[in-house]
Amino acid sequence: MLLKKEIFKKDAVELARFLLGREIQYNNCRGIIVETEAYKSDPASHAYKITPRSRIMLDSYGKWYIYFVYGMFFCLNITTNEGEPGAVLIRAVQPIDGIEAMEKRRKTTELLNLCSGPGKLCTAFGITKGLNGTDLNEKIFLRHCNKLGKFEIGKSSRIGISSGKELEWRFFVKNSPFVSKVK
DNA sequence: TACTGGATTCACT
DNA sequence: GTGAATCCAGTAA
Repeated sequence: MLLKKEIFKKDAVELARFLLGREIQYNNCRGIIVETEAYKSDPASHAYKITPRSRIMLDSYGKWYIYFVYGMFFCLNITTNEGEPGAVLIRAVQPIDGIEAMEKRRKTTELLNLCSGPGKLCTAFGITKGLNGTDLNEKIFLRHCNKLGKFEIGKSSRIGISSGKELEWRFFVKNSPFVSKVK
């Protein structure tokens, strides 16, 4: 069952937890989300200072926000809103379908290394900036899924914190070998 | 118009 | 553990 756009009219941190274990699909590739990171209006976030690029977070919820970093990688976020602009970064995915295509794009056959990072999963799925601003379930789909069964949620401090506070806004599926290797 | 640095990854030591 | 690869949004002038 597809996730409804209305669900994203909520707090980014709550949604980051909620998205774990859901299925993501683009073209013929599918995977289960195993790691997410919440971004709200704090100094480390694009939502802190709204610019033409990040305006989508202010104006919408349930839209894909995709941007380019370090000259070579894309990051996939979904916008959230409960009065305050925010987004959830999809950091890692467990591949289930379209693995051959992912291997080709990622130039590796190591299953654990296909989607275990924000840049990696965009490369594996073939997601680029062209999809920025598209609606949920327009091209990239999110579904309810129970393939993981019951799982424990781990949390840790967000990477790239600049507010000084240790915000525990990074969530992952405990014991999953598919999460990113970043500390 | 010109500079700066990043929500990363990979190859190398 | 360190540094290179590489583009473009944001900022300052």
